[in-house]
Amino acid sequence: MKERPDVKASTKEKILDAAEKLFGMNGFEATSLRDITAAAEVNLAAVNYHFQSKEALMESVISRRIHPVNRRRLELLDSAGENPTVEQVIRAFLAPVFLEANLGGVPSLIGRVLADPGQFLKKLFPEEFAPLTRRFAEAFGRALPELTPREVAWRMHFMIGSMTHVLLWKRHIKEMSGGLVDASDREGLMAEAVAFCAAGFRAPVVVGIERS
Amino acid sequence: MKERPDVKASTKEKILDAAEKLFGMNGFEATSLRDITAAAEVNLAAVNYHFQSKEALMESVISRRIHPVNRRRLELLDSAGENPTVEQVIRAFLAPVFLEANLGGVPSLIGRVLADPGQFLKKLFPEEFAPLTRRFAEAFGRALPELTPREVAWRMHFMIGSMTHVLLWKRHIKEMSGGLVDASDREGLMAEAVAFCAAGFRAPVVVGIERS
DNA sequence: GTCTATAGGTTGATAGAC
DNA sequence: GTCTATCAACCTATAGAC
Repeated sequence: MKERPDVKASTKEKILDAAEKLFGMNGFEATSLRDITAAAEVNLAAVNYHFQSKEALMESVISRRIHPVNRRRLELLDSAGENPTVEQVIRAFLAPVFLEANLGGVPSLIGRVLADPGQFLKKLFPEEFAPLTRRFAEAFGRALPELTPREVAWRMHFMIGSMTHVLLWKRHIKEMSGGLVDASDREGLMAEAVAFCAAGFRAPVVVGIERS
Repeated sequence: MKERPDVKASTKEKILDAAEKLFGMNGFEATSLRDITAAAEVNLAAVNYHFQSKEALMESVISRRIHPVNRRRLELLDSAGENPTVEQVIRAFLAPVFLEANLGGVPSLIGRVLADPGQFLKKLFPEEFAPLTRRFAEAFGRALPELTPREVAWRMHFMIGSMTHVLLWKRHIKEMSGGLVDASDREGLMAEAVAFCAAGFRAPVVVGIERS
């Protein structure tokens, strides 16, 4: 059932895999090193041998996965040509997390990290997300010249929020909606998310305060 | 600086206020009862006298705030008449969290709770959110008859995600966007969120898998 | 109702044998 | 590199004096 690419994974990899799964499921604070080493079937002290601390382990877990995702996003953005449509930009951003298969337990972990503006993102944001955000903001601005940079920024936040929420609730959405919505239907989810966000980005410029 | 409505708050209220602030800032697991009692300037044992446990305290903190918010949402929805527009339904859902002033440290707490499908929501969802969701889904379906219930459910998820993300990142959005975006401009945020979500809800029905 | 004192358990991290 | 054994610090929760 579980994807286990190597028959014999190294201790370090076993720890990373177990930590990824448990951090994603229960969060950082609620997961003890003993939980991790038990799941990885390695010794407790191995964590402090291969990594320095629990925090350093968390950083390793994240950066192992975040970087390929963001690189893939830029790849897809580049492959859409010089003047991509809004849909193409959104697809480039969402596809690596919604469609790509080899992500393991990362989706819920990414969602959890993005949902928790704690210490980790303070470190991770400048080096990993800031350049990505700039690049995509530029692409959105080019596709929708009538939007101000401020509005592009707002709408990117809304798009990221939509994505994050789905990642976090993936396993619960189906029962919550009474079977109506199934997040494991990746293509369906992707199509719905792109439709919603593209229409949102194309919404008329907000000029003042609306009143109901 | 801080809003302190009562000159002399009861010990129980002081605990609730401090817990609300700290749980919202740092999360449940990362906040100890000692942190809370220190901030509230009460004795450690008072927590276990007024509440039974840390978890029961968390539940009290949440239910004290969630219920008025959801009741206000339904009030606003009712006051929009029998056939509200999409914008009016969205406003009814978002205004209590984005616009209303007397929420204290709750926004980040609500965001955190919604972002963490943990034990609390398993208990809170059936009695507090399920009826609300049904009511709003019905209103959206009435305003947009061409959407299937499945699509209404998806788009509500995207809307809730947009809202949650803003709540969680409220304090960080400004510096992250280089001063471009200011979440403390409530009316501006509200207008942008309503515009984005309304357009998203009005997006054409997704019939199949789009291809770039 | 509020305090002190402490029980009873878990945590992250490390020392040192192999 | 991997193990056992353990430390010091922290936690929640409670008992019992006032």
